Amino acid sequence: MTTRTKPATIKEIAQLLNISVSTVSRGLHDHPSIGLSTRQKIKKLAKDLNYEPNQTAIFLQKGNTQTIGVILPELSEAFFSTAISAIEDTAYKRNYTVLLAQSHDDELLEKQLVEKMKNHRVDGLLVSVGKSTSSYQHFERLKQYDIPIVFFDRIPAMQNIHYVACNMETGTVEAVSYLLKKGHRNIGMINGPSTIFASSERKGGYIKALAKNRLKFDPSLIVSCDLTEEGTRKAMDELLNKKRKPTAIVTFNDYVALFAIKHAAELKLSITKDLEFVSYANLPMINFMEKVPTASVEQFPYMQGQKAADILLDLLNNKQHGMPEQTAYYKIIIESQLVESRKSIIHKTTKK
Amino acid sequence: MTTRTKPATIKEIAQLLNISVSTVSRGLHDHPSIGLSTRQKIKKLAKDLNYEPNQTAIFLQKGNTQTIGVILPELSEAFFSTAISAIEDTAYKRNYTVLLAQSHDDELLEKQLVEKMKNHRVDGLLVSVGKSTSSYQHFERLKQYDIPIVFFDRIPAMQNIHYVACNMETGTVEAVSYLLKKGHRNIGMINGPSTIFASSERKGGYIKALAKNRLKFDPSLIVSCDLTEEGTRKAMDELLNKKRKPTAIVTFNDYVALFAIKHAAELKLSITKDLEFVSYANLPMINFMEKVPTASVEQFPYMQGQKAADILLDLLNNKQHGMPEQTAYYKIIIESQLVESRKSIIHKTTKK
DNA sequence: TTTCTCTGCGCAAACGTTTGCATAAATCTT
DNA sequence: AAGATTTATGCAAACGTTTGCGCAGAGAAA
Repeated sequence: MTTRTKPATIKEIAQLLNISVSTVSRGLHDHPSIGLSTRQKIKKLAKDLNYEPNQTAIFLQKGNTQTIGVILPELSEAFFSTAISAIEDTAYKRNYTVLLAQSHDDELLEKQLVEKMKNHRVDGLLVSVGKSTSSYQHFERLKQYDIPIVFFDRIPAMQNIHYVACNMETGTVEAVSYLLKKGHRNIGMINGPSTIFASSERKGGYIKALAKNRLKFDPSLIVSCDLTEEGTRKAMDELLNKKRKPTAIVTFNDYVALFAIKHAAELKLSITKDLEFVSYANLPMINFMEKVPTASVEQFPYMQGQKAADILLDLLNNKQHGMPEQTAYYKIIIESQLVESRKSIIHKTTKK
Repeated sequence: MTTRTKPATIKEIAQLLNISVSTVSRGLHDHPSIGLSTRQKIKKLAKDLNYEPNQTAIFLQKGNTQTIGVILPELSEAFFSTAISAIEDTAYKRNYTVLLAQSHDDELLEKQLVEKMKNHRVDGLLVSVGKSTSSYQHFERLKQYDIPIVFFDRIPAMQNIHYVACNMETGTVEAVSYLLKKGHRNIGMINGPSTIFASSERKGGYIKALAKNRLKFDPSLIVSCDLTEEGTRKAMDELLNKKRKPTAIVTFNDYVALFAIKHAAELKLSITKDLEFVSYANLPMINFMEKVPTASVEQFPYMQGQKAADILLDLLNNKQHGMPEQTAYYKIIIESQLVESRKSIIHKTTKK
């Protein structure tokens, strides 16, 4: 175990053994054309020298880096941090490495990151697009270079792409049906800004659930808000002042639910008894709220990350094995699902 | 904009222009020895061909990858996800790229990851060691290869390492002093397992604060728990049954605080009035609790990540510029700090 | 003995860059 | 006009691998 500053190379092994580099390379890979004794010598010396192949050299030679790039808006958002956790896990299992970058919802930055990933010659890309991103040529360009992209959660409005996303409509239908079954007839909804897709999905689910139960849809029971605390409070007041005062409310996400519940509590309304809440999971925050929505629409971030990574790796695998040119596109929709809140949460383990 | 499947190379440019690759390379780098007209020709064609340098080739040639590896236990833990967010941000600013991996607190996996990072020839490594990691040769080995490591938050018991960590003692002193100033004389502490370092730091701070105020230390007011909900409840019962019933409690972290507060509420104790809580921040969960500790010891995960990355990048920079061999070690201690809870939290923005 | 077929290994090109050195032409000295 | 200098370019090695092909020598088949 000598102190050396540079990692051993095949060349060195070859020199020390007085054989050629090609023999060493083949020997290390158990190529049949290398004699047993030489092979053993090679391996022994390699081990002694602590030889590890230089991946960058291999990358250059083979043309692929066994690396996938991941671009997403904010790592500190719970949804994304558990998604990246899943991505990293599945990539690791399949012997790929993850190159990470966050766009901070900045379109320009996102474009630069895509370029950077390209220059790093990632084999493929996993992307959740930024909120403000409005043009998609930077993604189109990658296609020319045969770098597959799989989008997840936040999907751009593009044709012919692979993606995995969560269908919020089913979950919403479930949520509203759940409340209907519990006897609620005036169900309010605090929705997000009408400009974003997620809002219309939720609205659609709401309407569908009513239709399914042959109930009339009262548009006034759906109010929009800007997702801030203040906006939520306003929305709550608006809802509670309707002649048809809702006895249950579906909120756009857990943040909104939190604000709304706070507001209701201040108005001395008993949560669940006077006013029941159902929300969309922005785990893990719901675990920490004292008064929680009775149920939540789960969007399975871990699964989304996992599926997206799996698809990408399959794509790469097929490419490597020279499969016929991909003409079909993966479009995986994970159905969201209503889950009732557990009464008490056991935390397996906490930090430190 | 022709449809090509392979990125353009310097070679191609050279061929098309009937000049040598070296001229092209130099031309692209504005080397003074290349004539203006050729330089312009080169750049024009490069642009037309959408040429982007192949980083992997450059890596091989230059011997450094402009990439730092990050190994940490769990991406989905809030502390780490905001730390990695900081790391990624500062790495990006300094034109480095982040290779990510999580150890899941598994020692074997951690070792493999270190190897993998080495094979990928990362220029440096940022590590927060796993809970169960007990031997550190895998880190030692990297030193032989001149790959600098900076540890953060969870520091191994090794000599001669760079690290940035948070001193929990100061924060604890502040916390206890804060409660003393508010008139509390019986201050309980629900601490973590006595085996871990963080627990003894907290205990030390507790004792110091009392000593500073010339008060006697009653060991029975400190109880350990295993950080689960059940354990916390037990600890609470234990504390509340003391003859010296505490009027304030310092909890090991926010999870424990949550459990304790829940338990106290069930016992019809008024939070803050009957029993005041101070905790250690596992943001962002505290933002979502209805009844919160009145104050929290902040450990600045973003700052820790940032500093750690900055140190590593400085180290790399010095190495590149052939600075005298590093003999001193960065040991950055960020003082934890007590922050009072805000009454109302405004969320700038939420997902989607 | 000759031809054939393995077996085991080396040569050299290739992946895409960068860079020290050599060189040719053009310009400037004196 | 001859050498000295500058300007602009090319050659080739190097980074660490992988891999197609060629080629010895050994044994087997004829």
